[in-house]
Amino acid sequence: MREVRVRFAPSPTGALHIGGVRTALYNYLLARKHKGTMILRIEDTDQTRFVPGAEEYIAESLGWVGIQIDEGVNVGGAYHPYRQSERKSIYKEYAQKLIDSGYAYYAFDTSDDLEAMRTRLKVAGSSNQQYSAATRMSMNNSLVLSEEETKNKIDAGETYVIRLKVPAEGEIQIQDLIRGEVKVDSSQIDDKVLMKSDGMPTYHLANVVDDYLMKISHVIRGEEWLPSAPLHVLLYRYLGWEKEMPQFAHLPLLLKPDGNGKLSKRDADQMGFPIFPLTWMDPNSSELATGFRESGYLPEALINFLAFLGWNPGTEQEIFSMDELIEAFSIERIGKAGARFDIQKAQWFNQQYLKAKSNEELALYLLDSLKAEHIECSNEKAAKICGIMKERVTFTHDFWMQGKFFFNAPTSYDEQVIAKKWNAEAIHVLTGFSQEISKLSKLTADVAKFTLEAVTANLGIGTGKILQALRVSITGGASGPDLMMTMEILGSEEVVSRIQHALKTLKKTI
RNA sequence: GGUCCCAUCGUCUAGGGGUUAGGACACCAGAUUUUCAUUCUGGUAACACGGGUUCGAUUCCCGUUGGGACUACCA
Repeated sequence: MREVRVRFAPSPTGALHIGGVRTALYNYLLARKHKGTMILRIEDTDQTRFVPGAEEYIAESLGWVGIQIDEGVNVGGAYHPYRQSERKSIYKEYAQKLIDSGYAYYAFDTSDDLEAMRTRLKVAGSSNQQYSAATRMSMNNSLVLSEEETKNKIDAGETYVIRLKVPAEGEIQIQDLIRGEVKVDSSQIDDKVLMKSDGMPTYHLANVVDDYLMKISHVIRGEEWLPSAPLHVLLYRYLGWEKEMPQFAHLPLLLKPDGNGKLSKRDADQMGFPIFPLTWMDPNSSELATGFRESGYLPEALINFLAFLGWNPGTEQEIFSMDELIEAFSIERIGKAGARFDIQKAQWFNQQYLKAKSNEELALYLLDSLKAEHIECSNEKAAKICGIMKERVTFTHDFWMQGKFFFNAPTSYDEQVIAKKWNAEAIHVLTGFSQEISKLSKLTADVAKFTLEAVTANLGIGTGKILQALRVSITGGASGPDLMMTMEILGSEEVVSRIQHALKTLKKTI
């Protein structure tokens, strides 16, 4: 196999879609697997859709999920520049080459002309309304104009585009690594615009020129590109690069969780899950979209989840680190059918990764939340809290969301528990328990348990019967992590104060 | 409409001419647990349909149906 050089080539028109992250991931896995090179190229040839900040967002997102770029924008490399807008003159050169060799031509048609052509064909009942071999001779281009006329128009400053002269017929085959042989008749392909009237190339020209110049070995991209792949083959052929043409792999699409169609931001919004790796604020609409990171997902979990959407190792192992993915990855094991986006599976992965982390690592997330709330807390205490909570959380922010009571005494109590469990027995036990605890300077989980059992035994009441009441008095809630450990973390003073407060405010309810 | 792609439990998928069609998520039940969660055990659940080929097709071929992508001077 030739040296593996792959590229992820997003267009900076907004936040990076999660499907794009998966495409980047597969490229990256192949590159690393074969000790190749991962390239980041920015396809910013559409000046009208440029969104400030998008390029930075893409780079930051890839960094967050752990996809390292070897070559490209911000990193540099031998084949720079990696921003297509900075390669304008290069494309022009090759477009000219195509014109000179008769594979492309100038077209002066206005958008009205094109519109008229399409409606004319539609009315005539034609099955495809394209600018192609069938129609090009009735349009306004250098094929029908004399050389002289064409030159005059260009010299006069008339705007024009350069179109590819696609043959009237002939089968074009592409060999796709995922789908095998795909054949299309060139009569189905239109005379695609190669150079736009603003002097910028279209995707088709730019990607072929760049992939060739950057010595790309594999083009791994979404299935939406499959229909235009034959066109790209044609370009390689006409440019004389067919031998160096990269291998293609068109990835199955990421589908909506329910129903049908490509996964979109709308679906994500409706169903309440993120679709962008990082939170993104659209500079035009000021609309805010929360990212996976900000929603409490771990990058390792997201990557693991994404890797399995359309690919699998063929074994029964589910949890894969990036290194393990690299080891196990192969294009042959990528599926063909589109994959529904199942956020529940993503949550499960997140839970698995969260549980596997050390308390100290987890504490960082809790400390982050606390900082935002202006609450002071030592690393040790935070780690301890995370330690007893990690079996029950799904997201990084759950430590705070579900553990607020460690920092704020309850201001209200779970009504169901009060109704069922807050009775004379409970009050007796809690009163006695808090008296005993108040004598202690240091409260540990063991001591708390021992003390509680002593008090209940003394009163002849089963410990289990009042435990819920004790929990609600301390946390306000009906469920939570181990109560004894919770009391240890809170400390005797706080425990006593909370029980007293509950006793005082809840007494009247019975 | 045209071109192209796709089709195994609800979801992600393994498998492949002869299998009790396997796993994971989700769901349900039981066990453990001071609560909830975790964990453990068990369970429900799939080869879209119709033709071929074959001794035998879920698997190979064709068609149908269904779904998807593309159909811009966007990528």
